[in-house]
Amino acid sequence: MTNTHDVAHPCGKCAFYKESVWQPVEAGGMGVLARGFTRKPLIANQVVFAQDTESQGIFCVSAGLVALRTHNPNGTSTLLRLAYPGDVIGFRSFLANAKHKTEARALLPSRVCIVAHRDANKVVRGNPAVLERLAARCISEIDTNHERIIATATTSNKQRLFDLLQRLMATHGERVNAHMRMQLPLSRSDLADLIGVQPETMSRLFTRLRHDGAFVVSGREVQMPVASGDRNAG
Amino acid sequence: MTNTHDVAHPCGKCAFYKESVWQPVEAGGMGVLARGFTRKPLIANQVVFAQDTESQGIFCVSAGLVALRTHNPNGTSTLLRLAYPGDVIGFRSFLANAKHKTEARALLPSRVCIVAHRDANKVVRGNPAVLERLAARCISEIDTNHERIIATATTSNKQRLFDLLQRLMATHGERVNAHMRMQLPLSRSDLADLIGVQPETMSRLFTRLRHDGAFVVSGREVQMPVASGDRNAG
DNA sequence: CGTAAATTTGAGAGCCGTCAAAACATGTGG
DNA sequence: CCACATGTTTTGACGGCTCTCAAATTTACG
Repeated sequence: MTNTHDVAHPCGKCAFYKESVWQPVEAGGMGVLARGFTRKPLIANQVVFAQDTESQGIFCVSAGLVALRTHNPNGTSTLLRLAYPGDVIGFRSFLANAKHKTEARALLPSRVCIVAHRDANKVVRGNPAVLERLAARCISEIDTNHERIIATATTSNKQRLFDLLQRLMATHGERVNAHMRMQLPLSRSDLADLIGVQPETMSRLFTRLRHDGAFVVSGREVQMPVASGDRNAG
Repeated sequence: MTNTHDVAHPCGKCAFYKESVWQPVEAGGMGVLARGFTRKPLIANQVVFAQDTESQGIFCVSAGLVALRTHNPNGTSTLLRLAYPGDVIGFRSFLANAKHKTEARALLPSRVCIVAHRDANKVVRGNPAVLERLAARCISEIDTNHERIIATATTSNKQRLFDLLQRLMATHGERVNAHMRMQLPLSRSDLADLIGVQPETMSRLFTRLRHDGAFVVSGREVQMPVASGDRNAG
């Protein structure tokens, strides 16, 4: 039998503990939380959950990078979100008690922490503060989606790719002299699915950005001048 | 002093009572809920809440049609959502305790029910079931946004306009012989903001749809054959 | 080294943005 | 009822971008 009164918080040593949706769980629910908790390492390309499968619980990315993608009926796919450490995924299906509408797949070697569905349910029902934090994640997802809808409607594909590469560089890049350099975590095809164009167009967008002098690109290696953050892709 | 034990539920007679986010409120919280409750009629074009203003509470559309729009820095605007009776709006700013990122404006003569911020807060904190229902609305908003992002990425503007007109017809149209007929609740300009194109392009999209025989259009009056629901705009 | 997969390049057609002007609708005052 | 002013919608012209299909090239990896 598990001793509930001296179980350590399973997220206690995580760098994102303070912001964790599970942080508000106290002694009473800790046993259940600890029982449902799993840590799972992922190799690049490994699927975390597949589209149209039942929710296994709530996932939290603790290392690496996970892509959320929907496979469309017509064979195409759309990248809806990149999930970084600290991000919670799979909460939509969990809260709606429905099947996943997206597939989650690691783009880099990663790790996720999982709280199994049954236990997550118990913890959430016993602890409104957890539900509040989940709601906050929903709101943040809504904000991100709105930004994307607005960006798609108001800025050019080239500009949006420029902005995306900037953000990726801020996360994945390292400074080398007067340049930032990164290894792109996404294929051209995934970038196309993220911007919403065909792969051929993505290739041409790269050509144009390179021609503008915004980037030096070779395969997945990308360099940009440090100061170019405020430049406009036209 | 208000008598809390015999106050009727303010949404009790609403057609959407069962699905109301306030439905779970019981005797204990009813006094607070009733105190914060207001019903407000709106004339066409009236603003419910303005962008960048503080949350006044949680709004529920009880009649008419309300558009949620963001005014972009560059002077353009984007229509993010059409809210119909039963829909809850303003919950993003409420839950995030932040300013509205969108403007809500009635497109038709409408009515909203408002639970003032302070009282809504008390009710939500005292009643996790309400928070659960709010979370469900968040999820539904996320689903809608995902659908829109996917549609934008995978289907043509013409097809999306076709689909939109179909949906509007289902809601606002009435059958006349073998046709459906409606009065469009949106200007060409608003339609453009919803599909994400320029007004000139919207006009040309109408020309093309009319030319295809999908619709008969004259100003805001639109007719379509009853059976055309399953047709494809090519 | 060779095969499969990913990426780039080419050509052509169609769609959209922009600017400008015309047509149409709406409301006001005479 | 007309004349007029204002705001909305449509049309025209043109350049630029994206899609599609096809082929060439490069990269990844056994």
